Amino acid sequence: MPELPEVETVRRGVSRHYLGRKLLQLSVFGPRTVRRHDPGLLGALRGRTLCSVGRHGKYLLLGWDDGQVLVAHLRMSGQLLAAKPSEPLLLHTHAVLRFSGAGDLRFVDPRTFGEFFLAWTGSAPNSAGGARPPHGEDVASMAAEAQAMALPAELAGLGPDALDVGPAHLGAALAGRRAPLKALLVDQRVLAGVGNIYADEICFVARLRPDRPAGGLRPAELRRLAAATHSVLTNAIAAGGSTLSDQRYRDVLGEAGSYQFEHKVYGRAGQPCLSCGRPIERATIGAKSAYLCRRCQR
DNA sequence: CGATTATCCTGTGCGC
DNA sequence: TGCGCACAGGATAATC
Repeated sequence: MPELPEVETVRRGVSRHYLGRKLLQLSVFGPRTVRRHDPGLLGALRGRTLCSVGRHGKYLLLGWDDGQVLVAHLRMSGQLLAAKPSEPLLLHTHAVLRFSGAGDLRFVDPRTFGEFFLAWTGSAPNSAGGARPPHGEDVASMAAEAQAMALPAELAGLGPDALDVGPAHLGAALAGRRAPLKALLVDQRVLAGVGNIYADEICFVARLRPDRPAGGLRPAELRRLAAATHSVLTNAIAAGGSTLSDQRYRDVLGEAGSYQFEHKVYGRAGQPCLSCGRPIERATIGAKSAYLCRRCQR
């Protein structure tokens, strides 16, 4: 559920509330939260200052003043929530980051698919300890802030962030592929950040059927796909992401997003297409549900 | 090699 | 009202 727009909204909340703060204590509960390496390694973060909050695709990159990077992925049901240290832990709280002067940032994840791991960018941190780097409020500067950090080696297999891809990259990445278009849109090695919900929305806006063989798109269709990818994700970020009926996604302050009210196809099986009125169909592509309008999308 | 399927989990909502 | 079960889908490993 958290896809690029939700992770970006969380990133902005973490940056706004914890950037420049010193980590007093980091607690991890349960064996699944840190599973790529010895969980004890996270102890090295105690006393460090958070000096950057980046994102690549659905990964959050918390950069510290010694060059370490705490990589976080929310997967299906993970939440990062602000809390006062005095508040009781919610059920399924797997990690607590306690900051000086900013309270807790808590990782809550019922399904335990989410994970943290410690990485090293190999490059110097982009701001020295403690000083809050100025960051603007406009979309462009926030996007730049998200991408400012070098990518850890563990994430080298990811494609470019979905906000950065254009027709040229899509054309090269999709050429010769027989798999359905939607299967490649959600493949993080092709582009990073798009998941099941936004892939359907992007295909609708691009007027492309999600089951089209990906390699068969014409140049004009690739341009529509690139434009739709950018516009759907940008609009979703502006709306604070999508909070579905399961309420699984919330931002750092616990607020719901509103982009679910702008969904054109996802979850709308049987309801009229907002463009032509024909009922939205539900199909299965790559073992996942897909929603589409068979008349508007070709 | 590329494409498909199973797996990890829990909460939810459905049918009976 | 309650029980069992299919389903949700992000990433990765295994398999076709």
